[in-house]
Formats: sequence, structure tokens, C-alpha cells
Amino acid sequence: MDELVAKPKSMKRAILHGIRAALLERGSATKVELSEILGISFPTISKFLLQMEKDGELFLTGLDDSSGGRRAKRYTYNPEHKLGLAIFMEENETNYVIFNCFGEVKAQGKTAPALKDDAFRLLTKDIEDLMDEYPQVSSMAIGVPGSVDDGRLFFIPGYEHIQDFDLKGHFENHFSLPVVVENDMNAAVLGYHHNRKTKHGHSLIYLYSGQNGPGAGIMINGGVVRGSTFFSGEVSFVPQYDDRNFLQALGKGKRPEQKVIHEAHEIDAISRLVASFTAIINPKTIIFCNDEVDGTILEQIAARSSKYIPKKHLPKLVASDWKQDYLYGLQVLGLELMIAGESSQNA
Amino acid sequence: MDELVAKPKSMKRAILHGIRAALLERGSATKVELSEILGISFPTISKFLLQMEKDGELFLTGLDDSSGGRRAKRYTYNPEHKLGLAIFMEENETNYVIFNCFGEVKAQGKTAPALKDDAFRLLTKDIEDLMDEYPQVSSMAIGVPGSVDDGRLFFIPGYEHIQDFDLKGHFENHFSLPVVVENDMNAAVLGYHHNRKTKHGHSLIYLYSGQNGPGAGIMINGGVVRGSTFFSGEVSFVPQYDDRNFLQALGKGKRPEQKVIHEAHEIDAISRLVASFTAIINPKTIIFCNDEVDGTILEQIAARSSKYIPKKHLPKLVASDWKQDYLYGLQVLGLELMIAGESSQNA
DNA sequence: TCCACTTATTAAACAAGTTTAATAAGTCCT
DNA sequence: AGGACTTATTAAACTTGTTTAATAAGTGGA
Repeated sequence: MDELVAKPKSMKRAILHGIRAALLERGSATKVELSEILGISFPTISKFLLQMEKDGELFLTGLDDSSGGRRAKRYTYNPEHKLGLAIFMEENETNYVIFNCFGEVKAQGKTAPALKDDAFRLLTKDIEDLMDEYPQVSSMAIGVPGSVDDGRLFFIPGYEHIQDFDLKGHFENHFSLPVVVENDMNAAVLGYHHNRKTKHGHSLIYLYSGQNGPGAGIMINGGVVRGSTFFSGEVSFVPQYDDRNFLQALGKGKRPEQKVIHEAHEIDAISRLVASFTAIINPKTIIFCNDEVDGTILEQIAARSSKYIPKKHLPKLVASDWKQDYLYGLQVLGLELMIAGESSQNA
Repeated sequence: MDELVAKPKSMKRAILHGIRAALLERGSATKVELSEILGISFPTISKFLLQMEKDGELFLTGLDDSSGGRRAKRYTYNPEHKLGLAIFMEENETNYVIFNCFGEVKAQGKTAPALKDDAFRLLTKDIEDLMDEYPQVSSMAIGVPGSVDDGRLFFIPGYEHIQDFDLKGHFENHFSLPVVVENDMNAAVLGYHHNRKTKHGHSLIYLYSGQNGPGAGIMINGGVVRGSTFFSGEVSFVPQYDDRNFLQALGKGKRPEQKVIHEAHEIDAISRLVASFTAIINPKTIIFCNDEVDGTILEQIAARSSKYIPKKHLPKLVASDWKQDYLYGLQVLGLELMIAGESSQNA
């Protein structure tokens, strides 16, 4: 009940943000379209587009076919105007991707694993070189396999020495550009959400039964669920049988190399988890990794789940490319930062 | 990625809303305080307060002690300026409460059970009389024991004849004032949230093991969780043991009159549910009804839960007055509608 | 080809909140 | 009691987006 949202101060930024977002979402637009979409008057849109065109932030890409009168000018966002950098910190390597505003990958590569030891200096140095090569990079999105609290590495299992490290602050200071740090599962669910253009109100759960134990990224009411101690999605601990929780029921460890899910006890454990999700959150969709399940398995899970929950309430079960959703999620986060920034030319 | 928020059109309403909310939250305020809290300039605040004072919407209640200079005028919201009506639809009766902006109850009573048969006409008539007596009522908040989709009664178990009835639309048309309809558990968790001034980001779960089977109201990221088929919180169905879900584990039906939880199998079932909540959502607090548990029981549940989940991640377990939280939740919803309205005098 | 009609764009008058300067109303110290 | 200093309030100039009117650029039919 405090802090008003609609301050005229933030208008300029909000309008700019809206124009950019709308333009990127639709690929191109006319001034009238933008005015209608954003609920901003035509003259104002006009003024902003003029400045943005001067700055090279957008192009005039042609004229619409006439609908009976003067033909409308159609504008397209310049995808190369700003670039984004996404960094994936994994156990044995750190991958990076440089992408433009359309999400097209401009460059990618691999650098030293930053999590192990105190290899942050190496990573920082590598990024410095990268930034020299691509000076148009204007935001960084970093994914890490652990819990994050506003850019601080709250807890990353196996890497206690970097616990509580303010990764966001570190890079923002060093490179003077906006940085966002996010947990890998949360980034993946966000990526899926945007990629499939899921409706805003729909809740999603991304379920991953990796070798470090299963985890879930949960999205409700358009926001990622973090949990009071950043423990949300740690579904290993869900009690499922008289004397076994989800992790124990999966019987992991016995087959470290075997990724695909197929045994009956696994199906039942996952189905019980689906039932728990449904009875508690009732999500629209549960997403599995497509290297762990296939259509047949999903059908088996769906059938088994309906033993526990009325069928009509069960979520849609789908398989998706985790790696790709993860990347897309980081891109979305980075893009958001790029879009939110103010005008380059302040004249 | 559409529909801008910060339209100058909505400024007037947003400012008015902010002033009202801030004034009600703090009890009273000076112009400078409001200006700082809301981030709105002093002259603007001044202009609005002038009009609101003319309209009788607030009072000048005195002067602050000087902090070295001219003493500041202190304004207080007039709690009687508008009244709200809260209606509780229950199985055997319909209760109503008329309250002012401070949440003080001005009148209350009981009327015909509206859910049974087609007794809506009776209820509508009763409310008409009530409105004649209290013409200052300017919002209605209705609580129902079932799922609600934007004011429509999506599903109320046992009352299929009113399924899909647009309760909100019905009353808004009839009385020409804003109406909100909410599920009872959701209203309760909302009420607890506001009553205890829980931080906005914290998630809460209100757990109720009523005689119609248990249910939960869930609040995450400041919003109520509804579920894709309005099935969220139906925790009966959570699989917990080899061959029993939560409802079956509670062993309900055997003791219809016995409300208090105390048997070991109940404790374990609830503890497993707490564990599931924690592993999935990791809420800050789980609220029980104080007529179902006491401090000892809560301690037993906490102890038992820690067998399933590391202690540091377990939520705080508290008991609260459900009826009161429910009322408070409806008041909050009604108040929100009252506050959101525009100025009475449009001159 | 000219003219009536559409639709896009530009220009001018308005509206509403902010910033900055001026004024009013106190307090505290000597 | 009188002045120096603080703080609240009011007034005037400014910024920025909107509304409304005017102009430009096309289209299609006689």
C-alpha cells in the first residue's frame, strides 16, 4: 500500500519500453498500431519514433498496402542496435552466447569453469575480451545451478566457497551494464513460457530429474516461485510412499548413465508427483526434458496420474528441449534489461 | 508485452487511490508525508487533499508538534465516508457485515441461506432493504465455499444448480456498485496476509481440515493461486502413503464431531503435507485454524515434519482465527474496491 | 484526368503534474 | 520582545502527453 506506480517521471522510460517490446514482439508496426497497442496518443508515439530512428534504433522498412487512403509507414526494430550476453555456468565449463534483439545468436563459445576454485578472475578477463570485440553488448544474463537471491548466489550445492557472493553486483560494477542472475530451472521455465507464448495467468512447472537429483522450476501468476529459504522446487523431499520420498522412489544412483525414464516404479513416482502438483498448485502444464521422456512415457504418466486425481484437472504433460528453453530464458531476461534502459542519445 | 500501465489518463485515479491507501494504512498523515510516501509532488498532493476535504472524505485532525518550524497539518481519513458490505454464503445461513473504512463493524446480521434452492431472490431483496438503511455502502465483497472465476461461481460442491452463475455481474447490475466474489479459503489467506502485514513476497498457505474435506488457500508472490481448473488447494488428493492419499490418511468420517487434531496418524499425514508444501512451494508460513490445533499439536507437527525436510527450510506453523481472517479478507477486498473508485464530486 | 473520400501525419491548443521560487507561520535564542 | 532560522504552504513557470483541428498523401470512380 505504498509507492505509486504511475509517476509521470517514469513515463518516458515506460513508453520507450513499451514501444520496444511491442515492436520486437510483432516484428514490425506502424505508428497507429503502436498507439493503439500501447494506449499512447499518436503524436507522442510519433515523437518517440522520430528520435529512435535518428538513433538508429529502428528502420523504416516500407509502406503498408493502402486500406483506402494514404499508405502507412511501417517500422522495424534494429535487432543489432544492442546485443546481449548470456552466460551458462555449469560444473565443468562456462558457455556463453551473444545474441541480438531478435534472439539470433551472433557468437558463442566456451570458457573456463567459473564455479570451481576461484576462477572468477579468469571468467571476468574472458568477458572483458569479449566485450572489446562486441562493444554493443549492453546486458548480461547469467544462469547458475543453484538458488539466487537478487543476484547473490544464495546456495549452490557443491560450491560452498562462493556462497553469498554478489555476482550481479560484481559484474555490474566491473562492466557498468545491467546484469541479471537466475537459477537454471527458473530460467528454463521462463524461457518455455515466453517461447510458447503461454498466457500470463497460467502456471507452469518444469521438471528435471538430473543426475544431481531432481528439481523443478515453478511459475505462478507470471512470476517465478523462489520460496522463503530458496528451497522451492526441491521435489526430492516430497513424501510419496510409506517410507520413501520422491528421490528414494526414483531409485537413483543405481543407473547413473541411464537417463531415459521407463521403469514402472519411476512412472508411479512421477505420477504421484504430478498428482501432488495438481492437488496443490493445479498448473496448466508440466514440462519434462525431451531427453528423459518420450510420448509413450508421457502417456503412461498421464494414465497413471489419473488414478490419483480426476482426469479433468490434470495438467498437460509435454516434453521440451531443456537446453534451448534455458537459453531462451536467459535471452528473455537479458532482453528485458536491454529494453528497459533509457534512450542512448539523451540530447 | 502490451498495454502500458503508466497512462496519464489513469493518473488521477491512481493518485487518489494512493492517498486513500496511505492514509488508511497509517491512520493519519501530513501532506509532506504523503508526498514522500507516494512519490508525488507536494503541490499535487495539496490540490487533491483540498478537494477531498471539501468532499468530506477526510478531516483536519490537528497540528503536528513542531520540528523547528511551522507546524504541519495532519489529516485523517473519514472512515464513515463510505461503507462496505461483506457477505458470507454458507451452507445453512448467509451472514452479512457492514463495515467502515477502518474495518469497524457498523452492523451485522443473518439472512436466508442463498445457496440452497433458488433463494437468490430472497437474498437480493434482503440486501435491498439493507442498502436503503445504509445508503453509504459502496462496495460488496462476497465469500463463497467454492471456486470462483472472475465473479462467476465456477464450482460449488453440493450446489450444482448455481454452477456458472455470474454472481458478480448479477449484483453489480442490480445495485450499481462494484462487487467482488472470492473463495472462502482465498479470502482467509488474504485476510491473514493483510492482518499480520506479511511482507509482499512471502508465500502463505492456509490449511483447513473442515468437515467437507480439507482445503488450502495459497498465496504466492502476493497473489492468490487459482489453478488452471480452479482445483488448487484440493490437498485431499495428495498421495502420501503406499495406498492412501491425504484425505484417506486423515481417516475422516470416523469422527464427524471431533474437530481437534491429535491422533498420531493425523499428525503424520499433516506433517507429510507440510513437507510436500515445503519441497514444492517453500512457503514462509502455514496457518492452521485455532479450533483444530493448539501449540502442542503444532510442535508435534513441526517435529514430525523435520523427519522429511531439513529443519531450516520448514515454514513457521501458526494457528489463527479462521472466521476472523475470512472476514478481514473480505473487508480488504471490499475496501480495495471502495478505494479504487473515483472522486464522488466530479466538479 | 479530376474530384470525392480515406487515412496518415503534422501543428496548435490543452491538461495535468513537477520544479523552482516566493510567502506564510512558527520556533528558538539572546 | 525581536531577529535568525526552519518548515509548511502557495504561486508561477515548465515539462510532457493528450485532444482537436489542419494538412498531406493516397485511392477509386465518373
